[in-house]
Amino acid sequence: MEKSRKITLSEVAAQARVSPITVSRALRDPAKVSPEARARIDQAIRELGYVPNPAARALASGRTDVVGVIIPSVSNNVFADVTRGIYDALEGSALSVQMGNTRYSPLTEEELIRVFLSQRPAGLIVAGHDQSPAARAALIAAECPVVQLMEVGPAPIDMAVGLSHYEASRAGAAHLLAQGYRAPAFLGAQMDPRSQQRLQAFRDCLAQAGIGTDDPVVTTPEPSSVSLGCRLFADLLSRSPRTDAVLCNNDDIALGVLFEARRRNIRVPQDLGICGFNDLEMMSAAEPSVTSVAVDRLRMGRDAIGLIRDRLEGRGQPRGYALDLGFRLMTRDSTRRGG
Amino acid sequence: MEKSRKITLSEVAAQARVSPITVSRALRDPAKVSPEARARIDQAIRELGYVPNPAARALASGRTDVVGVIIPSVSNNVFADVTRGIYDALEGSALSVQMGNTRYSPLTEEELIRVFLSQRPAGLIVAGHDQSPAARAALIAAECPVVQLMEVGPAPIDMAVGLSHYEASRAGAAHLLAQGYRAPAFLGAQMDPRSQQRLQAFRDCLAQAGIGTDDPVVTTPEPSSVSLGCRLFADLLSRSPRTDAVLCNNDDIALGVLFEARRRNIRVPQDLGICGFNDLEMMSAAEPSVTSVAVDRLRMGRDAIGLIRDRLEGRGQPRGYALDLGFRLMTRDSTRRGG
DNA sequence: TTGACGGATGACAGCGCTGTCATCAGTATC
DNA sequence: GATACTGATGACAGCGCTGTCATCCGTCAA
Repeated sequence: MEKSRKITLSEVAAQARVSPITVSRALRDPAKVSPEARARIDQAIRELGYVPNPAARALASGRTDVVGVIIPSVSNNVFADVTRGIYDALEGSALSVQMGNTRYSPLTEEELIRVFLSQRPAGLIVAGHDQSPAARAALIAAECPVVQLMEVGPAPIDMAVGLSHYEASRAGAAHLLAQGYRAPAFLGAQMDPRSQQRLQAFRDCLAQAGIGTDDPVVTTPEPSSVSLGCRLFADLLSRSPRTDAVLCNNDDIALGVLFEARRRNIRVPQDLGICGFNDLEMMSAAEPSVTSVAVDRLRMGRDAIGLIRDRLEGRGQPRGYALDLGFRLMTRDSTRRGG
Repeated sequence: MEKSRKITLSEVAAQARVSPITVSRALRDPAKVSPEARARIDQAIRELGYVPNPAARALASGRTDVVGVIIPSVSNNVFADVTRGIYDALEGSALSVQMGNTRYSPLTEEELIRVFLSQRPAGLIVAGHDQSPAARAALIAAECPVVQLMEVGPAPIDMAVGLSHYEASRAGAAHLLAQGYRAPAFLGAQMDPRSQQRLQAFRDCLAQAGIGTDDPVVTTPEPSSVSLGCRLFADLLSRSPRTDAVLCNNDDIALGVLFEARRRNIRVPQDLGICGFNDLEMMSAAEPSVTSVAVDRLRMGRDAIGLIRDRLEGRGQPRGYALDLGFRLMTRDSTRRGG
């Protein structure tokens, strides 16, 4: 087995009869190199199979082409879609991504931000607005573009892409009331800050409608799942048997409720209205189809990268820019109770 | 805003009153440094907030602590779980992961393998056994551990973790026949090599059982989704109205079939048996619960990293090692037709 | 014709760390 | 008491690339 030796920039330069620095420029800013030299260099690169060494580049230039992405959990459905958006938008650029998992721990998040920043990333994407003070300070001092993802808040550290979870949830709750449901409950798993806002909106909406508040809310620290939705709904029924609708903190739970209702011969939407959150693809395919608050997760990831790329290319948004992607209430059969 | 200057190894060394090289050793191999020196170094690191520069380390040592993971799609449910397993297993190690997305293109895969290998990764994980000859050659020549993930095949390039998709699918098909279904069909989306094997097992199983082969198979190049499951099932019924069971290439499709059957008042399991593949969490929560071939995706990811770490620590498996994780047929209500 | 200017290219040093070899004290062996 | 060996530490060079400054040539206005 012929051990293929590492090809360096200098070897490409020798073959193309130019100096190494010219090859370097041809790679990073082709406009600065004459077309003839460029052609010879390109050919040499192809012939030798040259691949640049990112470590050397990072060391010499003091920056990397890595975008750090710090999210609570890679496996969560919602983040999976956001991640896909990020990868989509990175396609064809020289940037790559490095994922960090906070596992919902502020300390881990702080440490990750510190480590990522120490590598002088091209940009940083963090989930939410609820960083610890130390983390926040580090992000403010960061020299790279920073995007806070998932929600828009009053004071972005740098830029933000997301939506108002309060408003989105409120729309769901209002819809249930508008459909004539009079005893709606809230079901949620692991309550991150965005979930808290959604719960708050639910409570406010009920209070405003003057609906007696025995606070029909069931949550748990467990991570979300469809089975959990079944269990939470069972819990809810034993506590508040008169419940006639549920606002679910996410679609997994909503689907669990749908299945559990069927098991118990509770008719949806007549006896029970179900509204989910996120609008996963399966909600429209379900029988009955399930109302959900649609959030464009793919676009959220894409736009985050877009903002970073724009900034890197000099034509970016100013500090404090917040991009509100909004939401859409997808009204479906699970809350269609007729007049 | 005080611009926090970059702390280097030398500054830590100065503060700890040792030479830089000793600090370097203390970080990489603490046993080689006296306890006193180590203590001073640790304190200096903490006081200064030193974070090593991975680019400099990579450049100097000629290797990185990055495990390359090359999979067809990050967003696919199955890979999302595998990915989580990978991140889980990486926790607490110095390794990090770099994802590459082939988007099911062999050329992209080849290029990714080339680029990843040129960075001298700590290890490489690739999905499947169907690399192009050039990609295969590159992997054979690789100096790092290589794990082929998802399936076990006859001749691993280096190591492999997965299962026999043929056997797994065959178990599902056999189960349908054993339950007395006599006109089973196969439903699949985007057919990757593993899906092809599953389809082959289905066909072989039917042929062996002497079931007349009007080849009730519906597939499509579209990526999988629940709605797609609905559509494929509708297609199937118009082509082969006598179908009494479906073996689905994955659980999304199975769920779509379940919903579509309900819409059409087809009774499950009496008039239609449904068997999925992967055993996503929701299958057990569905009503009726859905039979599926369970694959331990989390463990697959974890074990892949485990193999790489073992190898890096010198106590690894030899070339050619294949770890068969097997599968479990989860028999549930969707195929429980009674006697 | 002269000087100024811009485009293309190159020389040099150094980014922060580690591999290799050298050094040196302290202990074990004969 | 000389030799070999071990463990802890250090000096030095260099990994492959880029930032900075310098150089060279041709073009253009005066």
